[in-house]
Amino acid sequence: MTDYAILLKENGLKATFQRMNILDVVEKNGHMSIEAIYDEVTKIHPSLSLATIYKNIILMVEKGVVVEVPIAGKKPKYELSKADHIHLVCTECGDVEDKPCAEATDKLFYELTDKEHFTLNKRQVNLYGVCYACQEAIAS
Amino acid sequence: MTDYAILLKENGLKATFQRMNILDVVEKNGHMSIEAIYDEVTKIHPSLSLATIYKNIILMVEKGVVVEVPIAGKKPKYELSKADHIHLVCTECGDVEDKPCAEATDKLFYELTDKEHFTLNKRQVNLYGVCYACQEAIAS
DNA sequence: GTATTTGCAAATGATTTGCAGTGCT
DNA sequence: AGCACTGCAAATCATTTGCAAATAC
Repeated sequence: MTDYAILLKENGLKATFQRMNILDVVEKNGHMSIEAIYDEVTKIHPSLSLATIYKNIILMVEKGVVVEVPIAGKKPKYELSKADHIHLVCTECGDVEDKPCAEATDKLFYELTDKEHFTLNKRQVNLYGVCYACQEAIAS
Repeated sequence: MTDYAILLKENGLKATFQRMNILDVVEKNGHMSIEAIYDEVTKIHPSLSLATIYKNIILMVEKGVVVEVPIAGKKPKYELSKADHIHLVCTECGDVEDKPCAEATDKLFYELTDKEHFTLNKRQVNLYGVCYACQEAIAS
């Protein structure tokens, strides 16, 4: 298990029980909405308030510990910061899966932004479609 | 000027004054939030209500006339449907610029989704950074 | 003429805020 | 000890809804 206390302190945040629980469920579940985080976290710590989730997600996004994944037509989800990757978003079940970025894609993006005099900070690639499980379910 | 009446009817929607005005300002301004559309549209048609904008944007997104562009940390913007392209999002001024998709990128995406047994429907590539104008402004 | 759409105002839902008490360091 | 953080409840803001009047076809 990642040491969330260190991760938080490195980013100038106090290592509270609440924050570590939030990070823990987000890491375990991958991509979660605020509501989903709340539902999970309150299983372990029932008195943790929704306001605390909001405050901390906002703070941890600012500090770069957590990343927002905006999704067309839905509420945003959140994930732990990690190496750049692509999101496969299933439009049927709403699930999000990570795929590593192809190296060639990286190169293209850097060339593009260079040509445009645009300083690239962050990229966010979402591919929307139907996942294998949902294709099976539909076919039957 | 595009004939919005035809575009609407082709998609099974009545060509109301309100809808044509919404499409007109969205086309002219590129990428707009609901509020921005409202502000622009009411300059010409002051009694057009915010509820009508919401209802119509939702409807036109469903029908594929308009596309939602979700943006990290902000409200979504909307644009007219057109060929796939990349969004350069300026984190300073919030402006969004379109760039054509590199052909090589297309290929990569199709290969990737093929390999993953994932039926690709739509893609959405946002690159976040600082636009040329804002870089100049910061430097000075 | 009929079904859809509009605009208003009210209802809902999500997010934010203020503050007194609590906990990290 | 001191400042940051939490939880609650209230406040705010965004979005949706219901309905009578207006409009497209």
